[in-house]
Amino acid sequence: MPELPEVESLVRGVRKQLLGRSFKSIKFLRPDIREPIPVKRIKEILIGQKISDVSRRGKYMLIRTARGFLGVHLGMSGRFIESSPNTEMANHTHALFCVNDRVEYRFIDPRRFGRLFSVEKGELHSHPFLAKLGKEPLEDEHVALHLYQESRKRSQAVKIFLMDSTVVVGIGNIYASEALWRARIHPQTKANLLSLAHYESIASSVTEVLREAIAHGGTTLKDYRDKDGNPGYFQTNLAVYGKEAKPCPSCRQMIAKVIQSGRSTFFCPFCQCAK
DNA sequence: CGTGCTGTTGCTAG
DNA sequence: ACTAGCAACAGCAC
Repeated sequence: MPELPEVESLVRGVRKQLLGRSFKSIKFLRPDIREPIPVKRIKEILIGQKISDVSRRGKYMLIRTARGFLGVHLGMSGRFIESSPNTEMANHTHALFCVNDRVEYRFIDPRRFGRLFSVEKGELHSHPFLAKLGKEPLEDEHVALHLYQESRKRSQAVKIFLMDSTVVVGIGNIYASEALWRARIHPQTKANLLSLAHYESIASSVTEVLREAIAHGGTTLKDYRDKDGNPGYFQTNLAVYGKEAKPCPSCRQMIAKVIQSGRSTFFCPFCQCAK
């Protein structure tokens, strides 16, 4: 379920642990996950090289050395876990990043929707996976205006629009529903019918829910874990996601579920009636 | 034991 | 040009 708050929580933990250290060896247990892994280049970039930064762009984690970056995407079920080398190997462990004889990081991803890739120095804005990413909701300025402008030509539902990573990054199925509930906007409203004021409300709801989720270590429905293998705790604070037929925390009416582009959307038909 | 869901992303067909 | 649908995969609830 990794959306922005989950990746941010992971990145913070990994950064704390790995900054200034380096990988002694790397082992790939299969040559591909979602696509072939650039094994040779990743080793060249990382092995013996001091880690100078661990950061996040959208839902991608980036581990930097003087030679370039390792890119990590968790897909739907990925984990990047700090382990002891003698811990039993979990099923679907695809790569081992060894720090020393006591500590290694394991990339585990049953569904193999994740990715491991290399990014060259200076390629941060041109790498195929990173080039088309939209604004960072927690860091960039004028997100509301950007959403408003981008929405002018789009008649798709606002929930789908919010999940479009070429517009704004980090918002997946859970936080899209949650943010629209907070903004009291119906998820099926066409994006181009909303005003700048609506997008100001949406942008602040997005910021708010993402920040709160990060403060709780993210949301764990099933698979997400931080680097220590611990789940997040924000799921107990979800207002609408997964709450079909449960009472709306605001008005006590029943939460509804609809399918948009094949994915479940949850909302309160009474609070979010503007459509 | 099928069938239909599940957190993502990018390609394709319309 | 935009958008809905699907594929990639494993696991689990029903």
